[in-house]
Amino acid sequence: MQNIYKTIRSKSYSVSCELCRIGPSICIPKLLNNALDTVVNCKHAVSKDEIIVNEGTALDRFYIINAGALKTYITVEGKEQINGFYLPGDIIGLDSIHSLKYNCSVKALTNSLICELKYEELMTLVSQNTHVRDTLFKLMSEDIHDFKKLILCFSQKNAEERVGMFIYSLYSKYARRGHVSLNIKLSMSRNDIANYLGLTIETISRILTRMQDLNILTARGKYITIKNLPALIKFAEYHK
Amino acid sequence: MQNIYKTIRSKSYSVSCELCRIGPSICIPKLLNNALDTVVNCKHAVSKDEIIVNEGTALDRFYIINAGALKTYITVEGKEQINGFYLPGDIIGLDSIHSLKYNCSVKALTNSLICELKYEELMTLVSQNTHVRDTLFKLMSEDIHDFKKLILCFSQKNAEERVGMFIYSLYSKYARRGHVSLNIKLSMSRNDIANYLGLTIETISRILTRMQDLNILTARGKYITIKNLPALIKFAEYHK
DNA sequence: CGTTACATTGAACATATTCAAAACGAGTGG
DNA sequence: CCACTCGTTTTGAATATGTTCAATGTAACG
Repeated sequence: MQNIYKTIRSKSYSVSCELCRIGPSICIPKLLNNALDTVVNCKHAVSKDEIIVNEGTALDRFYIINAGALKTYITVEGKEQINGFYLPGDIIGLDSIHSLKYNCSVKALTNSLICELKYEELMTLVSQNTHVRDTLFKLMSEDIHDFKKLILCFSQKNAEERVGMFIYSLYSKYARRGHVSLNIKLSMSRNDIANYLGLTIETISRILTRMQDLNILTARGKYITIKNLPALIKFAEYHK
Repeated sequence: MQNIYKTIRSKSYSVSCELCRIGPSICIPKLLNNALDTVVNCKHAVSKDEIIVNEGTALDRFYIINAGALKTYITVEGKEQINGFYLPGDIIGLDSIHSLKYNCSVKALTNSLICELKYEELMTLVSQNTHVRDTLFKLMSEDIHDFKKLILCFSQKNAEERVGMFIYSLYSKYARRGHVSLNIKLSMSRNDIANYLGLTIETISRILTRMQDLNILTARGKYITIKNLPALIKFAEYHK
């Protein structure tokens, strides 16, 4: 077992609490900084391929990614079906409140740091603090909105547009969290991307080479460099 | 202008307040039955093709469908892109809380009855009533969960599976709201279905005839009769 | 009836998958 | 430092799936 912290520091990007999607005003460590045990699980390290949650587990806490990358998936006929990638600042679990059971499994794609947000504590805060309540409604509403947009993407877009959108969405998610860079390191394999996008790895590969031929980006294994951002956006949006 | 109420009664299905997705315990008319003006807009009639909300309008109320059918859509390069159909018991607007602006337009597919749930009043109730608060969280969480499932459908399913799933989801939505019937009247055109599913009307048509050949259902214009429900489910799920 | 809008069918074409083979790259041992 | 291996990625050719365009059918409504 290697030194997890070192690996994370050297290779991964972490989000500051100010740019976290949760925001510092709802962050458990900041709000409950007198209750030591809740702070303990902040920036908790998990290693690559570690399963953090198994589908069906009781939901007693949400997870917020501080550094690294996670994926969520359900298991269909023995095969894992990825339904989301989560990057620094993202929160996992909001879709499971209604059943109080995690409806998908969560696995670390790379060594990562995650914060935990206890469900009961959050609900107590929601009752006490209007701002926390509104923030949570806003977070959930944003999620619904984002997922509806994603439905549109998947229902309407062809393979090229899906791959283009995927790369661009990674870029913009990092950018929104304060990490503006045209160099992206994919934390997931081509297989994971294909699985998530509903395409084959061969198609992903072919489209990436096509994008290189068009001078939109360069793809060298897991390292992607965007050469022409407007062209990437057009590639992802235009077409039909 | 025809008699709207008559048309609705004769052709459409309405949901009782008990089976509404909102539930009677959070229903504005029931909770605020002393404030007359909030009750006024309950079961308000809208006629076919009427635009109830324009994209970008301030969100001051949610809409709950009591009878009929509505669609939501965004406008992309002048063309309407449908992103949801709403049936009795459904609620519209939860994805717009974060911006307090409706992020899509809402139009009636048929003459319909809709209830209105005022945003401010709901938020006041949320502060006063834990049950209302939890119901709202649950509703939103369910929405996120359902949309995530829909993303999986669209990202993974081919044309046959999409159409199968579409028919089946109509059946089960009606069934969950207490209207169990193998006869479904589509309130939307083939064009709307195609637009929503990201397919062409020709493909929809071909798949419907294929399903008839397989004795899964009969499709006579807008009237669909499911002949073999397990086969329909298999048609929508199996394949890949 | 005849018009109009909507739905179905057919044939040619485009897009993505499948299967097979080759190339690459990180890690291991000589 | 080079050769070897395993797993991943890329490339190629054949096939399947869905679209496009054009023609035909059908149902609702004046």
